[in-house]
Amino acid sequence: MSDDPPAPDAKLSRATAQRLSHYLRSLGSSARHGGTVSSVELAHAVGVSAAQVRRDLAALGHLGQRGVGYDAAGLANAIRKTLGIHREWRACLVGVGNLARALLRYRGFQDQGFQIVALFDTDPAKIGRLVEGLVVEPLAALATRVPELRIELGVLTVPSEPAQAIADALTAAGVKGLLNFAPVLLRTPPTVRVVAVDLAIQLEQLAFQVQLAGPSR
Amino acid sequence: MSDDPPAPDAKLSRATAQRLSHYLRSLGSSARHGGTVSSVELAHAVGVSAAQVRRDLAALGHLGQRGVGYDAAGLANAIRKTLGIHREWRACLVGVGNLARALLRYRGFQDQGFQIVALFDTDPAKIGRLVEGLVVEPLAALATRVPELRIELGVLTVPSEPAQAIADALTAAGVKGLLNFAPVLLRTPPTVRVVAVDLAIQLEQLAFQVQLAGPSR
DNA sequence: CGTTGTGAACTCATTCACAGCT
DNA sequence: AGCTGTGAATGAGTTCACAACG
Repeated sequence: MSDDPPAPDAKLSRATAQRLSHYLRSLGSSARHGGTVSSVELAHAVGVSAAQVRRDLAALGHLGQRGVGYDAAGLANAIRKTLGIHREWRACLVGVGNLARALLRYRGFQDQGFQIVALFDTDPAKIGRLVEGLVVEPLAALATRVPELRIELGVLTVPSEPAQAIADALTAAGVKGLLNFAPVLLRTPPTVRVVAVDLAIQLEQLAFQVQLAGPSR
Repeated sequence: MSDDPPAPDAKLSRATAQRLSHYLRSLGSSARHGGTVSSVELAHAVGVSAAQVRRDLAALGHLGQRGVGYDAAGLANAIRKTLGIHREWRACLVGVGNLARALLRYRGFQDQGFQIVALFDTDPAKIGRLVEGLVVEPLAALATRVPELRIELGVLTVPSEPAQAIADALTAAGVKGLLNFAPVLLRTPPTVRVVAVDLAIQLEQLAFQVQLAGPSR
């Protein structure tokens, strides 16, 4: 059910896009002996089959050279372009707790072109404070600051209860996407995309898998 | 590729298991008017189709009553049991940074039966410190403490570089599952399951989706 | 040679639609 | 009447296997 009639020519499934991110990561880290990678190498690095890699990469156009492999730099660029991270994305963070602080310190964001340019919180004790070089602003400032700073993405590191209301405020202020850490399903208009990260659910999945694997083998 | 010959009778796919987690969450929060839920209600709460809900729940046995719906309490129990979270899971946390602190405060863990019973770090400045009621221990203590405290799960909130070595140490110490926040693919024996949460990748996926949705609609 | 790109087969997942129970 | 459970249909995603190419 939900929404997505997967956009005009969106040839990439959700899963494929995720794998592209992984390929990209792996290209960056083992940044290349001869400037070229094979599908087998990438497959091994990311933990999928080589056929899968070739199928995924073929979807981006013909970047491989038969008998040789893929040019690492060219491939990285192509992936970044299709994922839409060849440019900068400006984001704000709502809810300045430990998780927010962890995200601010996390270099993975900066590296991939994500700039966190504003912090918001309701707690009067936090407003005005400097956190990782940014001043914490009141939630009410959202409406004017989001357009002012040309913020496109919002990261919600808030409790469940206020999450929907904050999502609504961000939507009204004009953000186009939300990264939600609160364990609730956010309702947004289809123009505002949501990606959810539910930490408790990940732990539950781990328990599930351990339970399965444990008894048997 | 990878491993899983999906365990003897594992009728649940990864995706189904995830949805079960969501149903469970939704059962808890909107904790019930008449003690009964319909597939339509659950579907709406979680954001999937009603048929999907029925298919998922039918896999757990016949807990629904035709013409009536599912008994909320019974359903929650059944889900907890199949997910393996009807009991307590003891976990340790390696790498005591902001993310670790955020996880420790996160009530979602305690609530679902996950007990974090030990903290480890390499930083001498942190060792011995008290964080959220737990003493930070040196990494070397892992080998003895994990069996001693009957720890089954390890949560890795460490940088990429030491992640694999720490995973190895946890494996050697006897943990059965790892929740990995470092953006690297961990190699473990098939007896040690891994669930990975890569925050940068989630942001990338958001950018991708926004990029798709933006131009068109 | 080695390695990509891809039709075809196949497996897994979701939706449809309705019979069957309460 | 209402709502579940499920066979059958459809769709998505993945692997196979090999032709095409440097």
